[in-house]
Amino acid sequence: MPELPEVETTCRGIAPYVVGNIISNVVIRDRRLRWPVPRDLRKKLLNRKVLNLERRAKYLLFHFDHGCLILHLGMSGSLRIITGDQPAQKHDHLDIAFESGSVLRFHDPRRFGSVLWTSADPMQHALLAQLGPEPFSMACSGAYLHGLSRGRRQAVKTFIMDSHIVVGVGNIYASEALFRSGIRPQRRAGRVSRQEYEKLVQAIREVLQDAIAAGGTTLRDYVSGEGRPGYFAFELNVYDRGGEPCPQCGHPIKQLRIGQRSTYYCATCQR
DNA sequence: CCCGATTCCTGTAGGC
DNA sequence: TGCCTACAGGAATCGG
Repeated sequence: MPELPEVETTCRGIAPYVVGNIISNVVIRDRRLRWPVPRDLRKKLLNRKVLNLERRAKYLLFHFDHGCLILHLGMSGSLRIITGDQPAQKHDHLDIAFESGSVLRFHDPRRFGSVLWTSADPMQHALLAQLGPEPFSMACSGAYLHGLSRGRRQAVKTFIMDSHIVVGVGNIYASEALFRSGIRPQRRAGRVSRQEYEKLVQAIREVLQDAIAAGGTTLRDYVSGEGRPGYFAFELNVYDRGGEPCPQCGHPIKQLRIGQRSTYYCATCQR
């Protein structure tokens, strides 16, 4: 399931095959994603050059001189670079072929992903305009999170997973970051101290950075198409380890549900 | 405004 | 062995 590290890894992996290349064909096999793939997408893309590729939150932005392709991997989406003659498999919803002979193939079994087009500034698009800061940016400070959280009664885990607050913290990394910063996930966001938010921001950055580093494994496998999720090689301290001994203190890791999401923490190490 | 619940979807795992 | 249900999750949207 792609979280920010996987999207970042994907962005780096496909950029050399995409940026500066001209699109020679577009094949849409299934429009039924999170939102319908625009009917005129092929017309928009054909014979156009990708000027730049960037990640914003978990979105990939393919910039053209007349607009921008906005792509989200959802939870089961993936992008591969293949050679043009490989037959499409089930759930291969979209191909973007380049004059170089490379084909960018979008695969998404659960169809939570999205492929959209905008002719305007993509940052002003309804899906992107309200997003919070990137976790590695200066704007995402302990003071920022502390300030926004005052008066909020929701769980701190739910708070940091809200993409309007800060982007890129999915369910796995939320539990991991809270463990690393020693904060119980069910604490009310408004009752977490400024100092604790400083630690939490630091922990979010470390977790994501470590995961991006582990995602490098996927990056190397990328073109050959192993498709292994980046966090496979990533050391998870608490996520999906309910009942197992805490790696720090040995007490069993607790599991509960917060906001309909599985949550893991150590009651001894986290307060 | 705030916030929890629901919703979209399919593959997989677990229970019986 | 096979059927059925629960669960996984990003994020918009709904409802209280």
